[in-house]
Amino acid sequence: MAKLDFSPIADTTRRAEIVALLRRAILTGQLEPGQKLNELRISEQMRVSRAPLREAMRELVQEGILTSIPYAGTFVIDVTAKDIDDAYSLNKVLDEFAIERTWKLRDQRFFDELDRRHEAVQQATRDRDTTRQIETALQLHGLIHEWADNSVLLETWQRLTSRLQMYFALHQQARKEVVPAEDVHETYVALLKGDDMRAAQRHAREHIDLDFEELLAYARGLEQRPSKGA
Amino acid sequence: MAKLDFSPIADTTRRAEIVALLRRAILTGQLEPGQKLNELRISEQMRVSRAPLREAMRELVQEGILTSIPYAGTFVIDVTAKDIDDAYSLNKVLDEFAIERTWKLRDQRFFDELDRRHEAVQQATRDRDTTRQIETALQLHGLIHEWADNSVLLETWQRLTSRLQMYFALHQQARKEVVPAEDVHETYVALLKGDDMRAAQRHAREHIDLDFEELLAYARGLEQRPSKGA
DNA sequence: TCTTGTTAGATTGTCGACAATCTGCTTCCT
DNA sequence: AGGAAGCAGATTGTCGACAATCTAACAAGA
Repeated sequence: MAKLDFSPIADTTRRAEIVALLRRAILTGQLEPGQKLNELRISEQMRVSRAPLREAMRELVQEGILTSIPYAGTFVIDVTAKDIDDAYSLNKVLDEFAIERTWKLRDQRFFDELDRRHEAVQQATRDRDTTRQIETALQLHGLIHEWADNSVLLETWQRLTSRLQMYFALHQQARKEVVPAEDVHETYVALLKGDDMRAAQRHAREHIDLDFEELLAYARGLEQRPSKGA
Repeated sequence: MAKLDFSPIADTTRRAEIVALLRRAILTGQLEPGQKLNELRISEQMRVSRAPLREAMRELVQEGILTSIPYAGTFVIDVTAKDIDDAYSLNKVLDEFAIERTWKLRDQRFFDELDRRHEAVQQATRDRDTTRQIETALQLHGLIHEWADNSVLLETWQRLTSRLQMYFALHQQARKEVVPAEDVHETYVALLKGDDMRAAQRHAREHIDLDFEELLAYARGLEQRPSKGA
């Protein structure tokens, strides 16, 4: 028999598709923070009954990008400067841990994948596709977490990523069109290929701080005015 | 007007109560790892329809203590030695971070709460109530995460805790009755009250390693035999 | 005018029934 | 006997309707 390993077939439940649709809408900023999700309206738009929709919403609530108040509704989480600060400071710790765990596991496949994802970021940058740029940048960043061979770390990082992606999307959306053209990931990739682990950890921390300040300033601005309802 | 701040009233949805019931059943080991949860049977036992039950199960899936396979069923997660190892190694990192963040925020209220939780552990130990002992020990341990003033950290730690509690419960259940009588938390509490942050961090790490080895050995034993279905 | 009670509308929470899918057994064919 | 096809039962996924709750507007009384 041929040695072909098949990937698992897609989840064919409505619920799974709804989750994907809603997540995308939230992470790309199509659904604004604080906005209420009307079950009837959404279920009609998606041509789906409320049962799978509600189940999907429960998942996203646990995922941390929706919040639910009994008998009042389910809302996109509000983005406060403190949330961003919290997420970032924890992210630094996770990065340091991920690099440490990944370091000894690096091999050719790791480097290849690193290059592949790096290229994807550059492609998105050339295309001026800001949404995809955020997505690919986070995927590049996520490689160390995937490679660290720690399922709990990976899970944790993915949860964090959801929010970070949302923050970035909002940020980009606010100051439309301005794409950071120069490649800030060059050094990061180089260090991950090198021999100095501490240097890689230090860079990850500093690099993160860079984007972070901008984002924080934006979020502080947001907090002045109240969030809009549906 | 009197200066009385009311706490928010309890969630009165069936869903919330179901979540609490199921979580408790899983974390105390009443529901075994790998066991299938039959929706119809459980909903009849609880006198509830399947809709809120299913929503509750989705939440617990995202919480990481249940796992779901479309059209096949929802199961209590399997406990592997690697899972425990992963959870513990990440927990160390989070502890170190939490202590660092908490350190400057410690005040009298912190110390009081620390003592209160420490006393709760000792009480459970005196009562030979192993389940409660695990619960209170984790609550004592969790104070630094609550006090660190980082919502994302707290959330992450709570997710981890769910699983740790489950692991411990299984462990305790396996070697029934053997309660570690001597108080291993004494030093921990003392260090958190002291002036040497690095020492506190070091102790947290070492203390964890202690329980951990035992737990790991137990889990390795488990993996020899297949998990039971419903 | 301010507060309190009432009511109508909208929305969320829950229910019971039906459809889709899986599993194990039986049957039939070679 | 071995294996594929098909059937029956059980279980999960989805639907539409009903019940419980909230919100906001309005009316009544102090």
